[in-house]
Amino acid sequence: MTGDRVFKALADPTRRFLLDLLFTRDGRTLTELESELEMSRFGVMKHLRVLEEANLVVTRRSGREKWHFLNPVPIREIHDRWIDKYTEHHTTALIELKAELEDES
Amino acid sequence: MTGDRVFKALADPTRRFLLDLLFTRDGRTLTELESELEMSRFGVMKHLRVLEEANLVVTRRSGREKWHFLNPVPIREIHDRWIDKYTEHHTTALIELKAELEDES
DNA sequence: TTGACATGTGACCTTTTGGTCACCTATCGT
DNA sequence: ACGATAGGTGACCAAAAGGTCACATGTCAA
Repeated sequence: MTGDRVFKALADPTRRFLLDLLFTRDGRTLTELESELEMSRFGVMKHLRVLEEANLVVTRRSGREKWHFLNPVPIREIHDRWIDKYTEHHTTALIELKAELEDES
Repeated sequence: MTGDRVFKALADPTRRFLLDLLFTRDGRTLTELESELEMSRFGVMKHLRVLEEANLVVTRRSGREKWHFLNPVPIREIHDRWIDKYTEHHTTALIELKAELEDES
């Protein structure tokens, strides 16, 4: 269920950028997403397909257009796999500490 | 800083299994981790190196042994990249949307 | 109904990645 | 000091992934 595919999908920077685009504004067509990238339409389509098979993106067809939406559920499942709820607070504290240190430098 | 490497590191099932091992019991040497896998020592070492460069695993040397520890911070950062804490409840709405779309087709 | 538009498929090539091996260095116990 | 143990490097090969193209289907709008 939560298999390989999610992690493979996240492994590519172009696909992560596509997720970023949908995160800032959700619900976009292929051609619109393509216009934000240097890549050919076919490359973008291939990436979107990988994201969809990983269930990181869900789609809806409307006429000749296909709309893409970000689905954050698999991301949440990754989090839950290696972050114990008892130590979660500690992890958050570590991130905040890191942010502080980076601000100082 | 939190670049490519974390996602590339997570893309391989063997490396995820190594993280799982460290999640159940943290702090292990290469030889101990190797004994849990079918792979040769060199393969495991290569994977551990990738995890270490991704900062998902931190290490400490003690004599001729090298101890490996799980670092959950990068995982937490992945979560925070695409899951907005203020709109986290929208996740449920998306799941419902997906169900609707599947009913339509 | 005709042409422009939005998306889809399969073949193809190049680059990256996973895995093993021969060989090497350093440390422990006796 | 010595063998045994723990870890490390570079080369090498097979498999997988990224990207583009020729070609194809379905949909809108005048």
